[in-house]
Amino acid sequence: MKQKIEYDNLIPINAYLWCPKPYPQPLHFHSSLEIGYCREGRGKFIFENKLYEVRKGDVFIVNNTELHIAQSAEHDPSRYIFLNFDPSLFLEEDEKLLLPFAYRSERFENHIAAGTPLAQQIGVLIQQIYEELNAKSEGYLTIARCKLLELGVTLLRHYRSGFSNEQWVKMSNSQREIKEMLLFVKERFQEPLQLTDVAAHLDWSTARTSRFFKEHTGSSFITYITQLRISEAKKQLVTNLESIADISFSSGFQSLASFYRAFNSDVGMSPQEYRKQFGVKQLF
DNA sequence: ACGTCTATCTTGGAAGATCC
DNA sequence: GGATCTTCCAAGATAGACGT
Repeated sequence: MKQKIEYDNLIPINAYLWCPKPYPQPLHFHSSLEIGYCREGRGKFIFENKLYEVRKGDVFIVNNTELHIAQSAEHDPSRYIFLNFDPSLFLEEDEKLLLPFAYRSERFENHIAAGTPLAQQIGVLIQQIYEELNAKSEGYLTIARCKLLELGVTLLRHYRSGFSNEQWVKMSNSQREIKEMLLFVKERFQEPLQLTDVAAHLDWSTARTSRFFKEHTGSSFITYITQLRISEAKKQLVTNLESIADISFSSGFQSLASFYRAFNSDVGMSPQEYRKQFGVKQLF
């Protein structure tokens, strides 16, 4: 089951406390990356084909493709701080920060054991990000973003130590291709962009591009670009008074039928209702 | 890891209904 | 009466199975 993540902050990052249920729940995944820090209690962390016993101080890394769920022990419930954030936060800073989350790497690790210096370091950073995002003092988003990047670098340095220079160069190149692909899409989503255009840009076959896209973003090309277009349309609906048809086309949709279909299925209401609820007139 | 093939899914245009 | 929204369907795009 794919879970939809809404971010509570102006940058795409959430930090929240979570106490998993003491009985089995369905596995889920989401397009955000996730890091969970167990502050107390015991339990299990379940992935598709892996199961970890959890104790206080454990850290779990979850990428945007893997099905997972946490479960508490019956008489000693586990309590976590979870961070959810959009991969773009790392991608825009340094694409290599995403490597420790790359599932296809043979060194991908879900679990960082309690008591290790790495788990302790990450635990402190997660706690600080959580406190910043909750206190909302002046400049809290900047601090939260910086601490998240620090967390990313900490993971990256640990991860880097396990590779030869040759392996590392190869992986870094692959990461650069992902960045190039996503930036190409981000710059052109308001045009009638198709998968074949991205493939032509990279000089790849469409099948290869399609696979690569899904593998690295967790979404298909069409889902990814539709999300960008809907976000753009939402932004325009609440900030200007252009007709819905104009907004649809300037967001990158090629027909009104596609726009209404996509908007309704993603947002759960019509564009007009959305504008009524969150639009400019409501703000003044 | 990558290309080819193809079943399935999605889109865009048209027509029409509904809303304001 | 214009703007918004839905439905239908042919055409085109995409994802995944399969082969190398």
